[in-house]
Amino acid sequence: MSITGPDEEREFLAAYRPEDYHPVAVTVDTVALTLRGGALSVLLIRRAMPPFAGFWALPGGFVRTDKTASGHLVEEDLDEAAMRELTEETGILADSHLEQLATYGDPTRDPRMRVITVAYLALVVDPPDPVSGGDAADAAWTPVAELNLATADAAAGAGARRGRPLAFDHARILADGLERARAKLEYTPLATAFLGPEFTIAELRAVYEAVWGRRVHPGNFHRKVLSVPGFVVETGQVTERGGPRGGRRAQLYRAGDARLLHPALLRPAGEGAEQ
Amino acid sequence: MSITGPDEEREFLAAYRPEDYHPVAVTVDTVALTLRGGALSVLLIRRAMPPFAGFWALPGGFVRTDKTASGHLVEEDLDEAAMRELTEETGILADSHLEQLATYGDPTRDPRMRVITVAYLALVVDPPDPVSGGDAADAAWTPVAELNLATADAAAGAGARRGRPLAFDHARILADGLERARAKLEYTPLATAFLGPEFTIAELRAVYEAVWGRRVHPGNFHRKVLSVPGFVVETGQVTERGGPRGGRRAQLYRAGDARLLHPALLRPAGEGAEQ
DNA sequence: GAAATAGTGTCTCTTAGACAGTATCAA
DNA sequence: TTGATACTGTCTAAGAGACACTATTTC
Repeated sequence: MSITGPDEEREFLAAYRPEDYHPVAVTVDTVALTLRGGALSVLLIRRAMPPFAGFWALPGGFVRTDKTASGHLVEEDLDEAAMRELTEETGILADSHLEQLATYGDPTRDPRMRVITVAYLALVVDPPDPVSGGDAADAAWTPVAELNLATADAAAGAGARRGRPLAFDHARILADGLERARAKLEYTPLATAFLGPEFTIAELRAVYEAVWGRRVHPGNFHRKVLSVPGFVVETGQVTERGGPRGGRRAQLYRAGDARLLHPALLRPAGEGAEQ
Repeated sequence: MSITGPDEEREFLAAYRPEDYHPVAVTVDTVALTLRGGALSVLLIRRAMPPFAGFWALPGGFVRTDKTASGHLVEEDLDEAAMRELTEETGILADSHLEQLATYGDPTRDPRMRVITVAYLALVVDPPDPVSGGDAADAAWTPVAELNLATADAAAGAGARRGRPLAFDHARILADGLERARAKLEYTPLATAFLGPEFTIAELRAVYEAVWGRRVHPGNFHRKVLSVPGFVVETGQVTERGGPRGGRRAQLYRAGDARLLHPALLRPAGEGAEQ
């Protein structure tokens, strides 16, 4: 019953015709987050083509698995596809952080055919305004607070921009991406991926406050960050000036080499965000 | 440039021919874990068909997206596909826990064609011996300790059973599944999914010890589990007998309704497991 | 009774969080 | 000088882990 010899295996592979099987497409969609004016913002595009033409959506598109005009077979990894689509549709580079989120495969999630999408979470440092391209009619950094995401059950079809919900199941993907970011701030140095190479403790605290949507005690936060080995390392430099309305000049830090935070910075246990 | 009207959208969808695009296949593979004789074990199958015929692998297979002989279009969600393939190939039911792990899409991971696989983690309570079926020539619960998984970098091609490495990139998927299980024991009540409806604190501790691969202090564990709200609830019953070589009879508990553990049961910080 | 297991008491060390105080800067 | 911001000191409560002790059961 089983085929075990190398010759049989070679024959089997030669006779295998991919196009006979499995009419399914694979896309990638990216939840790209950044801090703009202190507000946690997500990169959205307005779809130029059906389905959901005119709707806002996460940037993304089909993974390249097909032959090009030159007959060359394009084979890109999923991560590469996510970065390529992000740049094509918005001009934004996911240079600070990119990680896989989850895969969504509800058979009804795309009206065209069976499409499963691999979702990514990207963080971007101090990005420019996006420039729409490809299948995107528009692109914009959108404050997360402006989207009607009930913090608990955004899965239930919420996530609207200017009154219109997001395309496909993108509201749920966005909610999952936000939760991932919130959770990873607790036990990884992910917050530093929102910031440039040098930052102050107050800027780091601003990341936590924006992502968690709650105030963090400045004094305790300061002491705690410095007490976690490898989280940040002192540069010896201080900021050029104090705050705009007075205040001491702050030490500058760089991200350390810790990949996990011990001890972790736990979210306050209290309920929902305040915004 | 953009198509926004409902008529245009309908026309576009009617003209869309899925088979023109994207020769890619989607599979699901499951890391099914259980406790057998106190040892953390994973369900493996021996492949009957190329590629990797004769190799041990994770149970899994193609997601059904094609027309059957009757012309009926089978559309199953990814979770359903994972459960179906698990049962087809091994006879085992993933009835206790099933969650998505990650998706693996390296263009070279399958010699046939572009195959991306959505990996799942399943937990099974006190399972029978598997019965191989479908494309599986054999199936067996295999103690994780018997696989040569260097705890740190099993990704690098390790994960061998009886001298032979696992098929495809399944060693890496298995390593990711184990790490997911280990991490989730810390902050979720996942350990109860390894056990039947009623269990003792010692049985719960045995789960932690098997999955983490290290001894856990009985007294402190006991007090700590009871101190976490909603982790376990007392049944009022006790075990029929004490231990086989003496010992007090133990209280029986059921899983509580907590979905997160506050405070968490953190892994001891020390390096590598002991086994 | 001896050995094993269940469960509790208690001590020390560390951490979270509240609060207050000092240091330094802009206007 | 005032007010804002950076940073530090200190106190309290709670949790982690070590250790020891009591309770109950099997052999």
